Amino acid sequence: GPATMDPGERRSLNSELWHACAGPLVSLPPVGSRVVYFPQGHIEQVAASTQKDADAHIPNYPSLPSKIICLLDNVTLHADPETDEVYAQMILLPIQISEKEALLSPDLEVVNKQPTEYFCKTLTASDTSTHGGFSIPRRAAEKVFPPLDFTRVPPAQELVARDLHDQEWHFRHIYRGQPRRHLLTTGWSVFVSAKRLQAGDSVLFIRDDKGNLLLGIRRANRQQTVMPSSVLSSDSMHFGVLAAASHAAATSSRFKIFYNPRQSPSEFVIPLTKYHKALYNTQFTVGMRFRMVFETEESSVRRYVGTITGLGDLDPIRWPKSHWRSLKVGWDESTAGERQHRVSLWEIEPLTTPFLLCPPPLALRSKRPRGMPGEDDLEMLMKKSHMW
Amino acid sequence: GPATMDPGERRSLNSELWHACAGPLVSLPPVGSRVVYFPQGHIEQVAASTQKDADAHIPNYPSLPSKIICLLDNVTLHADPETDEVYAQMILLPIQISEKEALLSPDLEVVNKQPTEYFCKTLTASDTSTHGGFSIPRRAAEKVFPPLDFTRVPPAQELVARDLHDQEWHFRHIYRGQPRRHLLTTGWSVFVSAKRLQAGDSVLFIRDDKGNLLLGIRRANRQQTVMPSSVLSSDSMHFGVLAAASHAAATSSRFKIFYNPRQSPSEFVIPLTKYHKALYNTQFTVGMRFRMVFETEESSVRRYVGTITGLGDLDPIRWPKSHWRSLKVGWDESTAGERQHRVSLWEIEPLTTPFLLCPPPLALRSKRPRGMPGEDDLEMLMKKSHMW
DNA sequence: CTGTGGGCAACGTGCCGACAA
DNA sequence: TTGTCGGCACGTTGCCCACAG
Repeated sequence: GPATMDPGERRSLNSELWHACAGPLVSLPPVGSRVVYFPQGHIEQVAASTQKDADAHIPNYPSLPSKIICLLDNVTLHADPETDEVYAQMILLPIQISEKEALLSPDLEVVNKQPTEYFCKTLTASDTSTHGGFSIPRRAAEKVFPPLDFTRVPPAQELVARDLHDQEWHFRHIYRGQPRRHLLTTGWSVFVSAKRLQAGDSVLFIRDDKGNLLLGIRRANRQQTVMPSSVLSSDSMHFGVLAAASHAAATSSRFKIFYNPRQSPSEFVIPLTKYHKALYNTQFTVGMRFRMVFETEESSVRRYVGTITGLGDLDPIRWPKSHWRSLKVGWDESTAGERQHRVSLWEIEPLTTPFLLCPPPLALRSKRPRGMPGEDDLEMLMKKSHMW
Repeated sequence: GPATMDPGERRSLNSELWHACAGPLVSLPPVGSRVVYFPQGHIEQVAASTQKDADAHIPNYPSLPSKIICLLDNVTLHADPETDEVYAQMILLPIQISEKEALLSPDLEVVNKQPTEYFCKTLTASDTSTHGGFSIPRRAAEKVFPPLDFTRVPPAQELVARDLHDQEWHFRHIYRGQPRRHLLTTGWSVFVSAKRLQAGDSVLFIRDDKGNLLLGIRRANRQQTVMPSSVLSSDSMHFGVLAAASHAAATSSRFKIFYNPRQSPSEFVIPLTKYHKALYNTQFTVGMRFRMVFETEESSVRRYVGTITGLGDLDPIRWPKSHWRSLKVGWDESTAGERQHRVSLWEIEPLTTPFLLCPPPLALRSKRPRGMPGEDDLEMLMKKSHMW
């Protein structure tokens, strides 16, 4: 059952677990680095969180640019105490910086480190029913759980895992059945009902450096944990985003934003280096082919290929000459109906390099299901070429 | 069990039920009337909802006055789908109106009409335990439930009641036990767990004009349904309130606010007539005695007596000469620790009339527990004198 | 008049291996 | 290898009245 919990939840949570819950696509710029903040993207997130249309009748602030270069003063990781939805709190300090300065002293880009000793399983109907326990994939159990004492019959142990709120959960881990399998029995249903998990949601376990077990959840995309927000009207929130950023920019003072990786359609705080690379190292033209990373239903990554069909402002009136979603795109696969029809420069990987015509040697490829090409290796090469 | 539910919940809910859930103190100005909107009060509500301090470092908008006179363009009643917490959405249109105009054509004040055929019971430990059902006070059952057929043994019927979301709940109503009593058995526990009711929360039943049963809940004051709001920072919300009001006032356009009666420390949209009456019909001086209405733990009303100890701005820097909480007060009863130390003019009833020295004749008093004076009658007389 | 608790039956929860995908 | 099911034991839920405040 549940145990202690950090009251107030002020400090940052376990980073490894947070990133595992956030998913493989989410990476946060390092504290102290320069970033670009896009008010449009922020408003998109707020609109997504409140399920309201963003294109209201609200005028833009005359002096507020479509991008604000900031120093990322602080980042803390959090999780909603009700839903365990992960989010990050960022303190941004608007700064004046010349293009030259920025290009001469690029920030380090930090890639998202998914934990190594971890597994993530999408729950089946049997896993979430009251009739039984949780069936652990064999590989997963062997990788992250402490080894069982197989001299005992049946082999079993008690597992203790801590969630994002530092709450303890106890499970009986047993290896039984015909054929044999790993199961979580006692304690599992308490966890399922406490977290209100349903079939389709995912659970993940991590073994950290010290051998402690951590666990987290990733809810299925469908159930958007939307709160109708009877606190502030969506218009007022819209105003709030603009006014807070405008005030901070005008007075060179810090402002605070929340980034909800699993709610937001796109990241709206981008490393300055990444932004500049995308902007200056590539010529974006209509007809250009590109790839873009998405998270699949099964919590892994998948790249989709598309073509740039247009260039231009998403909102020419209020946000002229903004780089936010300035590319109109089409997708190769017809099942791409729900994918964005507008993306931003830094989200895509151009496909203009000769590597496409000359795939890497087989020796460099890792094993892959369904005969897809060795995408990760290809990506590494792409990145290199892109860097330069 | 649950049945149909209004998707989107756009339209206004049943007014009678909403007011019953909101409590006896809550009254809403009529649509079309003139009201005074106090940004400070709005900010207080937002701060209470997010459990953050309101006195941040945020500057006031230079052109934003502490009160904005508006036409109440529309009011719709709502309830949080998760918690059933009631709230009202108001559309306000800032208007220019001279003092003279306002005084010459006063709006009708509408008092809150609590339903007549209704009862409200605070749940006991037995009511909420899984061991049994719900014990209905005899008077209550006889007043609002359809009469039982006492020729049957035991007398029993099925009740169907609709909640704020138009969801149906079915209960078995039976009259049994030794001595006999009214009980809700089958269906009751489903309701308790679905609404997550605890001992101390209240449940209320209404029979409307057409004989339909309605039911609602009032949660105990202690469990503040606070959401940490990972959507917008409290600073941004603060900005949002100010910017939305400021923009609406500057452009004479409508803006939308939410009023959460059970979250907000005080009403911040006041009928213009009520505001003027309080402002012009009374001289507020230090030492003046007054009474003020509060809701008791048992969901009834109670008046407390206090003394004005000071007059002056709550926030002289950002909101100079504001009437919002401009009165510093002390309370007669020592148990008044948690009551506000600052109130606004329109919240109190002055005790300066001769009626205090000359209580109304006993014949006019209604029966009252614990020998308290006949407050309601007194209040009626007070109001009359106040009107004039 | 109504809150709590003992008694008891019905139901749901949860552990097990069997089977099959 | 692992998702679902039938079987079964046991704990909880929920209806009844007795009793007392």
